[in-house]
Amino acid sequence: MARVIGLLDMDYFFAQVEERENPSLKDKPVVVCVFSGRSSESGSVATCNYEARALGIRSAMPIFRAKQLAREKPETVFLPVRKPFYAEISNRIFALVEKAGAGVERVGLDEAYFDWSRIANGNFELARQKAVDLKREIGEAEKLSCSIGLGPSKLVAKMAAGQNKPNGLTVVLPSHAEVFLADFPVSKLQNVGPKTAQKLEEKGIRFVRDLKAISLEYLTGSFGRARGTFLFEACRGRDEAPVKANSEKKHFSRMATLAMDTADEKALRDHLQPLALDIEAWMAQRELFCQSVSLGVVRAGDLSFRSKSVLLEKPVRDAPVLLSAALLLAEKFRQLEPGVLFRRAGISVGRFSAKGKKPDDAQKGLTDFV
DNA sequence: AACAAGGGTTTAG
DNA sequence: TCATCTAAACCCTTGTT
Repeated sequence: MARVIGLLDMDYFFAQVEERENPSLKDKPVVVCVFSGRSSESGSVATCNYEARALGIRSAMPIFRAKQLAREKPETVFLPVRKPFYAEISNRIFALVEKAGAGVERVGLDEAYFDWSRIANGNFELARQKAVDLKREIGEAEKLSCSIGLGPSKLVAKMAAGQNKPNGLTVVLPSHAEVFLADFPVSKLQNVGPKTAQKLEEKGIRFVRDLKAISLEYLTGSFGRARGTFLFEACRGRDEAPVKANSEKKHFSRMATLAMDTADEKALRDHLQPLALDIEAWMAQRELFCQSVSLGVVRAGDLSFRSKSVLLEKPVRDAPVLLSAALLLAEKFRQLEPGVLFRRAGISVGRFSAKGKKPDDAQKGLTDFV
């Protein structure tokens, strides 16, 4: 029996929430921004409503660029992102999705896959009706619209959801999956980002259908085993990836933009301290300890990301220990690349466990590994 | 051969 | 001159058992 998989995508989520909270924003361009704090306009666009998109504004665009594009529309509103607030709303919405069936896999705050194979029993008409009901339920409970794609796999559901936005509902039957996918440019296929797309296009592969001419060996050789296999199967309309419940977080990180480019130890300490405290608080709330600590940096100039990590001898939680580890890793960066300046820096922790060592041993354990 | 660690790459929202 | 933040999966290399 064919699976019945859905993908629910909240329409322009952050900006739609802001419109709901402040109806005077309706029919103005609304741009939700991540301000880095370095200057009044430094940062990037998280998301924006359709009025803003009509001006050419897009996610991940520098804020100054979005402001250029909005020059002719002085009513354009730029708002700071409110992640924790959106997260609460997201939790309520996807609780409704869970109530409507089994197996929900959340992807970020605004999307989730769900598996209705059992309740729909292969009946896509039944699934469509359930999707209509779900959309109405979310609309009534939260005054927010979403788009849903239904298909025989996660890939098809995802691509279907993108076909009709906003407030769309698109069903792709199993018998049409392969044909449906064939016409997409490879660059629009899920799992194909800029790097993969460029390599494929250099080989003259522009559409998903063109992929069928490429051997599995070539694809895995060029893109690795996992992605290569995915591409080989996807262009034939096959995707068996299961909708799987979200696992516990494996990493937790905090990164922020420095007030100015630097590699100075003291400046880094001041910058990383609040991040370390944040991470400590997060672990304390969950009664977790971490054993791996990484320092992530973005180099000034080319904005390339670098990281160094260390495995501590015992699980720890205290911010001073995290900070010391991060500063030791920063010293390694300086030795490896003298004169390097950082634009952003942050700490990531992982390898969680429920028990740590005694607090008074913490500092000693850190020096053990050096 | 199997596994672990470290670090970079790619994608995604 | 400008260019966020978080997280997962994966890949490659190196080293150990």
